[in-house]
Amino acid sequence: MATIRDVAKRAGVSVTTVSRALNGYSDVNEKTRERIKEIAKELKYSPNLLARSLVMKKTKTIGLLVSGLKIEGSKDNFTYEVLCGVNDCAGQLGYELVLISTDSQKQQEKTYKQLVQERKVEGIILQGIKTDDPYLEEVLKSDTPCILIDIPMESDSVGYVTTDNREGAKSAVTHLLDLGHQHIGMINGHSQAFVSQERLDGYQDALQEKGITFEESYVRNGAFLEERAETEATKLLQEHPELTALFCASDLMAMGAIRAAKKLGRKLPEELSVVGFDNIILSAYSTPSLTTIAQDRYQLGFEATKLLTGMLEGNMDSKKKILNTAFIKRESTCENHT
Amino acid sequence: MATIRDVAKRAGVSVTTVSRALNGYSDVNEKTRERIKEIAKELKYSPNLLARSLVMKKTKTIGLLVSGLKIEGSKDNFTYEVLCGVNDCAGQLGYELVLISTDSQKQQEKTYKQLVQERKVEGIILQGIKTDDPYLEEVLKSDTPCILIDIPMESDSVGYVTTDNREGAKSAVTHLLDLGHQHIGMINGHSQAFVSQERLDGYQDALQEKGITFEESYVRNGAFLEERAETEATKLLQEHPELTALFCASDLMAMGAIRAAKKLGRKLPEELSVVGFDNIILSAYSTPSLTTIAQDRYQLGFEATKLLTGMLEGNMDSKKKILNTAFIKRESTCENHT
DNA sequence: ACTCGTATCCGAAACGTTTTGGAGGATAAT
DNA sequence: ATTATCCTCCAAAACGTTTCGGATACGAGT
Repeated sequence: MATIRDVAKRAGVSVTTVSRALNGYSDVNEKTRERIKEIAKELKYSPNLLARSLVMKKTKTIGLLVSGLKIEGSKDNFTYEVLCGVNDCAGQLGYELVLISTDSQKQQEKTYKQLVQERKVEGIILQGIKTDDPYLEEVLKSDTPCILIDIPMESDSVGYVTTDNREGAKSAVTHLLDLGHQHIGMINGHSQAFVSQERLDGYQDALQEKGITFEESYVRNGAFLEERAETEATKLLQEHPELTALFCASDLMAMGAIRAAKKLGRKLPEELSVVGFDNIILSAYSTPSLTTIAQDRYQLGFEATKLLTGMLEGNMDSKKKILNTAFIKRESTCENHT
Repeated sequence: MATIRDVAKRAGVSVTTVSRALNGYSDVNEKTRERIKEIAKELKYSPNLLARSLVMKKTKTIGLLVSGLKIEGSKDNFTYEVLCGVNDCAGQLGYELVLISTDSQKQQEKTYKQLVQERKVEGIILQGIKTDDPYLEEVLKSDTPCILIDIPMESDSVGYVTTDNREGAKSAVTHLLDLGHQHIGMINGHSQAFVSQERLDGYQDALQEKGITFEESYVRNGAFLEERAETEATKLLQEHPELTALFCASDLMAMGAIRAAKKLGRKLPEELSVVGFDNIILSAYSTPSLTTIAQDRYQLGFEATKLLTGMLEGNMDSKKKILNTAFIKRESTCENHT
């Protein structure tokens, strides 16, 4: 591995000149710059990024910290698609990406601050972290730039990117109302996610707009889990036979709800309309296919990275970004026939 | 950020002593070691890994190089699950993980060697690379340790981990034969993947064992793509009405094949049995659910990392690992009724 | 008294860069 | 002739570690 010294020696100049030549400084003769470039290529020289980072105190590296990078994530692919977006954007902008995953286990051992400092990331993107996570307040105090995904919190050094969950949920429920459904249940996610509250708000917005009173007992906590949603939906449908439609805060929970309905002998969608949220792959393949609110997870990651690098490079036009949802009509919803 | 010098000054010793104390060398008095540790904690000292790596020439970092980290990967989740396995194993062993993604675009600009050297990874895992990829021969020549996923090639510094595709395919086809199917078509993957050849071999093994002659025209190239598989399956089924079963080299292609069959008016599984390969999430949710050969992608990543770190630390008991498949019976196959 | 071993510590070099603050010479301006 | 201004270049310091080769002191063995 050729070092800068080798190039300098071969070119008969100092290391300073090589450094400045290769980095495009103007105080080096074009003639010698060309010669140095030539020799560098010849020697297959490529600068040692460790040494560079050490002296420059810049690593050109961002971290993606994900809480719970588990195999179960395969079902909704949230993390994977965010990762793709982050990776693409980081690649385009010349940043390296290191993946950091934590769980409550590891959080005992290392504080957020230590993690960030050790890994030598300039900035970090947080994905999958819950609102009661101890890291969260550390993040807000810390002064290393950070972008939160789906957690609308800000400070001097932290911003966020999220989807317009409220509007999305509202359009889902409005769709059901437009189909003539009067009694609409909701399977929500757990309360350790901001999006749960937002989607509940959207649900209520839609009801209110049509002058329908909100029924507390119509909404249950499915914890974003398929099985949990199934049992909750079963109970909900049994306790409230008047329900003709369900809005689920995630497609995965919608899957669970649909299974519950099927087991209860309901015909879908004629006897129960279901709309989900997320537009995961599964929702297009299941039977019936799922009407849902699409959110662009790839874009979420991409924008997060754009925001983060923006902060790192000082162009802080904005520290937050809210993406729109898209309504997707499929087979799981139809007019109310009761 | 406290440096080792700060600790040394505070403790009234040299940096050497601090370094050796913290790193557990024996030539430092236990009393002073304790004192130093105390002070280090007090100052929240944590060593600068850049500096350490620079002098030690060890980064404790491995790279996961994936070719085509694209959103389409959501459908089979192969990369995501491998990633989970790699991440978990790397985390357990104290290695950092950097994600590197390439495409033919980027490969023009940087050679494999440059990539590895610049990113300062000690070893690398390759996922999703095709057999005609120019990087492949570079890998084999290079002397940085590397583990290939699903490419059975070896050299001094490279090993691989894969699944027993041949045996898996054989058991899939044997299952169909046992159900009384005599004419079994195959939708294979493209030839730029080793697994395609292996799965074809397994298909032939099964036929041979039952004394059925192999019919060249029964196997088509679906290129691991759902749509492509659909068109190929359509043609295949039309040209060979005698076929009562299909073996597909991936679940995704099986989805395409099933759609093709449905469009041709075939009842599934009564009029066509289909078995896939992979056991992706979708296969359990589709209608009919898919009989398939499961391969453990998480384990693939985990074992790859174990092998790689083994090589890095000199315990080279083995440089390759072959995982077993598991047969999973679902709804898409049944007895031949013709 | 001399040597030897052992326990404990330290100075300085090394890793490969970037950057600071000039030096030297040539040319232009006064 | 002197000064100022460019244009090129460079030596040395700095980044924060680890490690090599001693150095010092003390007690034991002879």
